[in-house]
Amino acid sequence: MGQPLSSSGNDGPDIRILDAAERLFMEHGYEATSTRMVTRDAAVNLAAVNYYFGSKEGLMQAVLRRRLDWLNRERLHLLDAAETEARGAPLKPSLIVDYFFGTLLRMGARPETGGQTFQRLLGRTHTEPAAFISTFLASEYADVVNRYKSALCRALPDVPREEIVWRFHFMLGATAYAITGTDSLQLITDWKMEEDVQVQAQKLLARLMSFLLGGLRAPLPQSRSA
Amino acid sequence: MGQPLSSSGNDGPDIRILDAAERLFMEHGYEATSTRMVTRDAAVNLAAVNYYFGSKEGLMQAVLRRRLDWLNRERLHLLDAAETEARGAPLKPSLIVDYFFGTLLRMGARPETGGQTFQRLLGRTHTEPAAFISTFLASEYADVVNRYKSALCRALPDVPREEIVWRFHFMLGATAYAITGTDSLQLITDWKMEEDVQVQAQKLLARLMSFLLGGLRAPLPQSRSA
DNA sequence: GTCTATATCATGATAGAC
DNA sequence: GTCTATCATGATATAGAC
Repeated sequence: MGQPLSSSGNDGPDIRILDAAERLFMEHGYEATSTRMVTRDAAVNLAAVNYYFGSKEGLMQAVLRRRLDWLNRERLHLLDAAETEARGAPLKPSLIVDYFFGTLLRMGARPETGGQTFQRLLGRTHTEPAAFISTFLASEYADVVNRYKSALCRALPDVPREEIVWRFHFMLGATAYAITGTDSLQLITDWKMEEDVQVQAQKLLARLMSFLLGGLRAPLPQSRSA
Repeated sequence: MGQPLSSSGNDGPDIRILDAAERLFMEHGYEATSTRMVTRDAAVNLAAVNYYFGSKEGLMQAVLRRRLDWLNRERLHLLDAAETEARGAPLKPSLIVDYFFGTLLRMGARPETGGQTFQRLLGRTHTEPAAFISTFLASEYADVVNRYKSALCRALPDVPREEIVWRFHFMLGATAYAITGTDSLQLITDWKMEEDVQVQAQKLLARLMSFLLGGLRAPLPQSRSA
């Protein structure tokens, strides 16, 4: 059952609910968003969320799944193709990082994949405390994360696997902050308003890639015990 | 009105409320934590939160302020002392990064400053959607962030200020993920249980510092337009 | 200062008409 | 499939006794 990706004008009630929920969960978080807000914004009846998605939790999972299935399939395709072409030779770290994190950032410039709304939602969702969200994300990411960890280990044979795992974690955090737009510390004050979204996204991608690769390839910390 | 930092055994009701709220906000987030849960865990009456802190929002602000005031004062003291000793010469980037992010990580090993509980709460709080939290954080961080941005600009004169600001943002994200312990993707599966908290914190600090400095000093992205 | 009791409201979910 | 009406619950906050 392929989930539709577009939301082009006049869609069915379920799609309108997904679109409204995506936006509201992004803006207010899962807990602070009520099903009443969702049904009101989607212009459907109050009972529609439970009819189509069973519960508020089911709605949240459907919102995430619609985009994550596509994103992680894309990530796997890119890695598969590159590894096939390399015939067993390790890939360049910059390529691996671009496939995983660049694919996510490029989603933001494409409205048919959720655009910035889903980007920001995802950045926030990784730190949502609700247990069912962690469980759901873990299952959605299990395959792709294992594949990418292995690819990075082959690409950087001098870096211990434990270090790779941590640096992957750090890269994820930096990326989450980069796309969430949650700048509660008002660090980013000099937005250029004249630039369009495409240009901003491209510059952000270049900036983030430099940072991530710098961190990934940094000298190993001198360990006092191990 | 100096806020007490310790919670050593038999404290007043307000301190017990702060301790319980810190733990519950960390575990469930702001929205999913009710004042009933707080008062029950603190073993005080249901009306006590409103009596001592005015509202649930007031409680959240008090929880954050108790630790952030101390943390940011410490950060400013360290930077002041180093800049005074340097007599106008730029500081080493590693020193600046350690003062800002290392001070936070070292809090985790000290129970009297909230220990890991506050660390994780703070990592999550940066992405809380509630507007009053963003506003509060912005005011708490305004001074210290400006001072550290300027110090980094002097330390890295070849890096444009705009780039410094973004990389500061990325470092914050990586650090937030490092301390939140929210590993919804189950990347970090190989926790060494035999090691104590002190050793783990020290290793994490060394790992994070390598990553942050690598990202901070990475080659600049080639910009196509600017 | 501290507590009990309660006011007021919004929530998630469902039953059952059409 | 879609809607109205409503239930049961739990939320924040406060009034007023002690």
